[in-house]
Amino acid sequence: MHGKKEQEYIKKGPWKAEEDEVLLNHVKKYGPRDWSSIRSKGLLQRTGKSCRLRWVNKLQPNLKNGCKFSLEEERVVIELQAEIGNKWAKIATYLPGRTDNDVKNFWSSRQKRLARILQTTATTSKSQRNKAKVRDGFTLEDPNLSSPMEGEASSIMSQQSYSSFFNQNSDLVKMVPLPDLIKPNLPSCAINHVEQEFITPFESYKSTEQIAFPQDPELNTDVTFSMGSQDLITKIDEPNFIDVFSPMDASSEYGIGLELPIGLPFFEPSSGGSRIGTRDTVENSKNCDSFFDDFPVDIFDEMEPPATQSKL
DNA sequence: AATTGTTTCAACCGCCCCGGG
DNA sequence: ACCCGGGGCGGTTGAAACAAT
Repeated sequence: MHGKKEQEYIKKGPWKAEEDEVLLNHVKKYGPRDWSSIRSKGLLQRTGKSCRLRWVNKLQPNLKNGCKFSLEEERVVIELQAEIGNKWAKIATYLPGRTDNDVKNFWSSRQKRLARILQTTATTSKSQRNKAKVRDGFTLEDPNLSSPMEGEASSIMSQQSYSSFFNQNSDLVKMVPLPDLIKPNLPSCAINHVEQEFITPFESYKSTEQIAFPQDPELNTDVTFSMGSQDLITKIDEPNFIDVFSPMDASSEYGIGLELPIGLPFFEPSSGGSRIGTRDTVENSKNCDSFFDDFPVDIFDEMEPPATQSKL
């Protein structure tokens, strides 16, 4: 490749270590800006956009690369997503070391996982709908419920039910006060987690404290997190999740482990503007059963099947 | 061990906004 | 007022890694 063609050539795909080095040198000299000059100077055959993306997502210091989202990070994402939608860059500002891409990827993989499990469970419940009362996507009489996988699926499905509602029926959800989903008698192991410090754009705080984010003009609301509670959806991912919330767990009302994850957002219709929070600040909560009783069971039939990748 | 299915995540694409000319 | 390029952002893709059979 020579002359003009060489100038026009734009390299794509994975970055090589040498390219990273060039990019880092540029940032050292000029700071994280003037991305397009990297190409115009002939330093790299990458677009300015590509250079910026590489820096932001992989090369800038203090990134938590290759590190799974902590429970608290997951909670922040879930609650903020419910509040402000898919504003990944905005949400990422609340998560030190995470980029918008990280948040986006976390969310989409979580959505896919939940959708898949929901579909599986919903299919099962549909076939048995007439046999027994459908509760939370499965039949109470279903002998399979005692199996770990069914218990897991059921728990996750509950989370998905709410997520889907937010995504697909956001207008409806805003009008309907959601029940508080938090079981008051969670096993201590689910509550006492490793204390982790976060640095928000505004302040640092301890995860076990009640966090009051300052008024955000864009959100037009106080964003309050109760970090003392736990987002159990993340527990589901843990190998010992079923052990923690086993069918024999006395705290389990239906013998399937925890019915619903906690930390899901709720909206108080009379609070003057939306506000997210947890059981800590809510009275008169409904349990998950009454919530699902409020909706036709067919609601899950409308769920889109999970995006399956067919690549062969 | 081989195959198939699933998940993760880096990177691209297109759209939009903004500022300079 | 308009155009253009740079940069920011959300959505999407697809290769690689991982898990299940």
